[in-house]
Amino acid sequence: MGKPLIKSENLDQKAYQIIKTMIENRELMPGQKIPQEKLAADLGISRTPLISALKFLEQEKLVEVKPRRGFFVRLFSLEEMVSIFEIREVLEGLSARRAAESISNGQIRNLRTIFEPFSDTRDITDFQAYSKADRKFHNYIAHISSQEFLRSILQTVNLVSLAYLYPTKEGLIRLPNETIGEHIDIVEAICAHDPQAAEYTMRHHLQKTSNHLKHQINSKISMIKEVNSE
Amino acid sequence: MGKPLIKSENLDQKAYQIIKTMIENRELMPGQKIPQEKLAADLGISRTPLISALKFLEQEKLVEVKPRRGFFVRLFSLEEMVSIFEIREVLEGLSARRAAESISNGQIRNLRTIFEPFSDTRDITDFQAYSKADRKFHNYIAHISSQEFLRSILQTVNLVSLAYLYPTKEGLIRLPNETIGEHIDIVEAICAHDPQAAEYTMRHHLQKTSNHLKHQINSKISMIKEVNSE
DNA sequence: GAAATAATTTTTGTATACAAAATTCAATAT
DNA sequence: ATATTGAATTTTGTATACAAAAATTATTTC
Repeated sequence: MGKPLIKSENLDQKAYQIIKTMIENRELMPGQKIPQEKLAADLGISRTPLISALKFLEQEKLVEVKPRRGFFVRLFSLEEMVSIFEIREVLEGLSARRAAESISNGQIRNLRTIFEPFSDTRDITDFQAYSKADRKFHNYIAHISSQEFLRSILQTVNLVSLAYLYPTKEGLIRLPNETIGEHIDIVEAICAHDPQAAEYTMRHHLQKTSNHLKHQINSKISMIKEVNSE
Repeated sequence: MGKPLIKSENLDQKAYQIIKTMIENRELMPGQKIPQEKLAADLGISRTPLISALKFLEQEKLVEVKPRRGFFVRLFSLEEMVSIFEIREVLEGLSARRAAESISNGQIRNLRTIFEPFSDTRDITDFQAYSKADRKFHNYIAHISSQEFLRSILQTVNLVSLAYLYPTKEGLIRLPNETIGEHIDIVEAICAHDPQAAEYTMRHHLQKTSNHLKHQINSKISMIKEVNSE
């Protein structure tokens, strides 16, 4: 501890990347307070660029500030998760449309590679690997969607990351066998340079996911009602 | 100059609001460098909270950083303006849908008030007042769209403000007589609690605006080609 | 021993300090 | 006069300092 992990300039941007990864990897747990002095020391920087990095993460909703209390890793409710998927639905729909318009042959090969390990089998057992491929998939489409500005918006509103931050409990995430077909449909629509189909399949995919979450919320509420009426 | 316009705590948030207004009002002009020392002195604060405020505005795309050069008021190209309207199309479409679902009777009255001064006449001459009402309209719909999280995303990606930052040249902005009907349609759909119609009319409205901009770009390009072939 | 209060330590929010880089401006050469 | 070089000035990026607030611990009171 205390070794300077970072060099000298743009320390805030570098700290931002590291902290973001720490949150995504759950080295910093949702709800947890972020110890400024200690984290700065660990990164080998002062509080000034650290706070700057945390401000960035605040706007990306990965972190929240409680005035005079400090920074905390953001914790999402089920309702907020539904919101995230609803917003992803429209933004990534647009993103997929643009991707279909501008994708290059090299990018087509890359895109097809992502779900290749899973396309053969009907039974996907390695959930971790599949989840990782899923994230890579959504981020890659954002990456190839031509418009620089749309890309930067999708980065600022880093919804793909947020979507994976909710504690993964039983039944909340849809199973690979259920989503793999949708993923393949999106890949094929984009690779066929079909903007309309790309947007439609992407929206359909994310709509199903948010509907799934809504259903979970409803069954949760009815469970609470049952308990209360006893 | 030099009077402390701000009190004592959360100076960054307060500076953020002031600077944002300054940019929107063109007291700070697009492309202009932001003089940190001077602006901090004018606001009666130090550079620390000022930089914090500028970082916020950077993520809202109102400001951009050139490393080792400083902060500059963001300047948008026509292409970027098209992107902004395309993203607004999908996000504000969602926003209008949610607004239609949750709008209260009081909010209905407020929403109807915004374009009241213009609904009678067929000839709207006060462009400034109309433009102001337009912004208020879009911001208000974002405000009433139930979901707190969607609201905060729309705030972070402050597209409504960005949409008005492009230097308003001849023919770039559609005329009030052309848009007032679309605005009224959106108002009526939301007030009728019709989510589908609300989303459709909003998307239609913003799509027409981005198409208008695309057309401007194309005629610009053909003009350049003509000049080059001479 | 639990609750209330006081003393101590830690942390936050902001200001200031300072080296390194960028800019400005003057001096010199072409 | 214009271009080039070099010193002086300004500005950036980061560290450090410090008062005020919050959290923690110790102390007293009932």
